[in-house]
Amino acid sequence: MIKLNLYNTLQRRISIFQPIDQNNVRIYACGPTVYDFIHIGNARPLVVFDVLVRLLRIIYPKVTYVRNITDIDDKINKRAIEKKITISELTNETIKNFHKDALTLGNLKPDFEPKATDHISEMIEMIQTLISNGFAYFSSGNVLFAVEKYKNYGALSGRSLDEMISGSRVEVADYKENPGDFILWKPSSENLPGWDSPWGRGRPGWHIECSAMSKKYLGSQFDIHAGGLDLIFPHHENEIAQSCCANNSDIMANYWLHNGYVTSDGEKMSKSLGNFATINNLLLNFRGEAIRYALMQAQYRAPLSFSKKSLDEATKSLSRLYRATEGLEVNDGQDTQLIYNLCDDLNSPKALARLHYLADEANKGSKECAQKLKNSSNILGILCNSTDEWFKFREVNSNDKTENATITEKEIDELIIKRKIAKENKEFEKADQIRELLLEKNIQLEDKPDRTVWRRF
RNA sequence: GGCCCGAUGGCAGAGUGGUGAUGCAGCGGCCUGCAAAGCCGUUAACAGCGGUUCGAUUCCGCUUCGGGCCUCCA
Repeated sequence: MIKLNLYNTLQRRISIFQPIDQNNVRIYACGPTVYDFIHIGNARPLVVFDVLVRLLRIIYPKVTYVRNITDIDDKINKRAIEKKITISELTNETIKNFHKDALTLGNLKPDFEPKATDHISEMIEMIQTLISNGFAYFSSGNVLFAVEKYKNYGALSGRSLDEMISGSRVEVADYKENPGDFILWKPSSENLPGWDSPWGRGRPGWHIECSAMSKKYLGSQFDIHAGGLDLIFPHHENEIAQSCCANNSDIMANYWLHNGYVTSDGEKMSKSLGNFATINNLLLNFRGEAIRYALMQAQYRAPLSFSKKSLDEATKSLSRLYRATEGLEVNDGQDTQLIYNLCDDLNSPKALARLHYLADEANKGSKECAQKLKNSSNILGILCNSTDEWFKFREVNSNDKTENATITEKEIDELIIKRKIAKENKEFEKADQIRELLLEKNIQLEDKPDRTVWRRF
């Protein structure tokens, strides 16, 4: 059995991954809150944990991957009012866009994709358990979790309750017994979405959904819980508190994985700063696969500098890999070294370097390395298309670059034949004119020993 | 204010107590009618100052700079 080393936020160190059940590895990743297009920062966990799931599936016979959708949230309510549409119109539209983006980035579908609004009863049940076990209390219409009642509160984020209080920059609501207490259930006015509950018509707090849904689909204890660095506190800390107290358990998940931020000019990319690029927008000019490649260029815990330039480089790198695997279909033989590289805490840069080594060998004539390259790239979710598809198609919506390049394949082929004849007649000026003409339409010609191929770029 | 992380060549980004990461860019050559692609070769880095060591980019300390969390966030 291959050893997978993973950094666990809970222990602040790397350790060998040991599943609870070798025959069913269970992983939960926090998915999007659906009120807007996802941006490149949201896409990072999507891609890196997709790679993790692919890797786990190589090592273990079965992996259950759950990624939720948060479709009840105050940001959603606010946005729906701003856009003068209903909440379900907003969430349905956003989910549709999210699925399209996730697919274009080459992600596998999770085994379960539960929505918060479909699990209100599970949340209410869990909150009731927390109240009856003395971990939660009712105050001014709200149900709150009493952090003091959970002895391990702060273990994940590495902070004590005292530190949190002394460092607090937030006004403390007067209905809280302890400043750190957080909401499990809150009342809804008539114009806001709400469900009947023992505490009146209301809606869940932010964290309870993940506790309820992970329990339903993965059990009260599972292997891996993943998400972005910014979810460590308070989201994951609170999830652990709720789940452990409701399930009378010491652990919620054994391994807590957190990806680093995507940065722009050295700063964290975030919605509040407004310095983000949506995937939807980037796809106007770049391929989804190139975005995916760019997201794997840094190890997942390190910050990742993102720029248009990094996407250009990713595109070039992918072109190189695609050239080296022209005409090959995926089969079984994967590269062991690449798997080892990934098993080193998902060291994707090391894995990509290995791909380029294989491409080198392939270009020097190694059929074996070319085949390994094709097969192994799939672990990273890249090189899944044919070389022809990569060079000839772009999954773009609308794009100046493409519109300018409007030329049919038939026209290109005809021009290639004309150029061939010109070359045979030593009319090189004419031949070069054809090449220039195509270049203006973003078509690059490559003369091979026996034929001429074209690439769109 | 409390806590935490980082600093590698032009850019991105691995790694290591004593040889070349890798990609993109650059330079020289081969190939080509010329290109493109490919191949061969090549330039170039470990923030600063101390310490440990035969030897430190790598370990330790300090300084400077940058970033993050403590509030919605991936």
